[in-house]
Amino acid sequence: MAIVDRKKLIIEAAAKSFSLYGYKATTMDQVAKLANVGKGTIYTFFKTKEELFDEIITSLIVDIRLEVEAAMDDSASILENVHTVLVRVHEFRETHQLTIKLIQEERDMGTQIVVEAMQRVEESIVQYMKVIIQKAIDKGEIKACDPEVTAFVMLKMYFSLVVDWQRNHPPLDKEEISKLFELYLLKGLLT
Amino acid sequence: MAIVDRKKLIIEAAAKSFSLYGYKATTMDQVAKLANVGKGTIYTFFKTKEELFDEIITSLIVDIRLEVEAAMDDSASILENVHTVLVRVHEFRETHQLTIKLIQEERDMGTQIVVEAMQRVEESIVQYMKVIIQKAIDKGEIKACDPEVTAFVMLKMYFSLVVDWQRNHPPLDKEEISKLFELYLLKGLLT
DNA sequence: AAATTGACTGATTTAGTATTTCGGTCAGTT
DNA sequence: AACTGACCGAAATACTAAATCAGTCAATTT
Repeated sequence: MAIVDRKKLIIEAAAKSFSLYGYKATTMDQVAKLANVGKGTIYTFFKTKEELFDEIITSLIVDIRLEVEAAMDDSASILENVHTVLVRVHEFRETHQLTIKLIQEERDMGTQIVVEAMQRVEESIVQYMKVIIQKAIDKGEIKACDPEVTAFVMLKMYFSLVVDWQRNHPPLDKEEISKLFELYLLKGLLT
Repeated sequence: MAIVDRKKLIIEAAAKSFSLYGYKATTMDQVAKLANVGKGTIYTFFKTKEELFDEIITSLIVDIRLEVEAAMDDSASILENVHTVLVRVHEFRETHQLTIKLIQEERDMGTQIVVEAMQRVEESIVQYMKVIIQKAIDKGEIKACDPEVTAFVMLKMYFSLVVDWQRNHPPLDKEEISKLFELYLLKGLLT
């Protein structure tokens, strides 16, 4: 189209600004300037700053999902697929500027809107894993269980091992984490 | 003894004040007044406010341990004992004024000293569970595994289920949590 | 007339600073 | 020798003036 797609410009500017400065430190004037757009124009597309932010988070969720889907292998085992999802999600979190900044803002300032956004991201990952787990149940690969609780527990366990454990202990490498996952969740501890 | 045990008075006053007001809002003047003691006297027993606090936390750890030990049953299975420990710890956290207050202060204000104290409490629980798990391994009840990582994972999983899960879902009752524990950690998901 | 703009507004944040509080000390008291 | 509480400087807090910001809307552009 001949005329510029202002909405797209705004979204790109907002994504950039949220990535660089986080939610709080991003101003609507800043976004307008970055987008080469009058501030009022933003408000023709988004009712509030929070709504604009939610749009960015929604596309972040899509990005994570695409990233994860690309690595999925339908012929692989449940262990492999679940582990792949978790590794990819973790890598994404550690490499993408926006997530890095938001995790930081959540930790250091506890910005409510950011806390909620990160919960939404987490919830979306759980929902995605839920589907994988349901498939594994249907295929008879794993026992019948609540797929949502299971996905939730897997995510929490993974992040416990890669994030919390490393606060007081030498980090576990990918191989070890995969082994632990297999032992605890799949094979079980019982002899 | 004829003379009052001032150290004991101070410790009791401090425990009371930390329970009522948390770490930050407790002042040394306050503790001195509660203990009916000159402020200087506190400093003959404790070098700093933090050292006094650490003493209280140390005895909190002992209290939790006693509480938990009372419920242990050497003839019971690993599942029963581990679950008992976790339930007791959780109940303790929810009913004792000091832990309630400190969890609140950690969450709402992020007081560094309180964060560190709670980590010490958690670490002590892990160490205690580690012993139980080592026994279970020795008895051949469960597979060989790193007892510390295992204890850590169990604690994290339990609190994920009873604390984090309930933020967005209807709470799981004790029975369900016990079942989930058994399924995920002991029996394993594999068919 | 539809789309866009940026000056404007009032509520909120921040910066600056005066005041109070608090952890820790130590000279004096018991 | 044990204990005390007035005292100190650093740190937190309360206060307030100034700046900032989300959101609006009358004026301008297309």
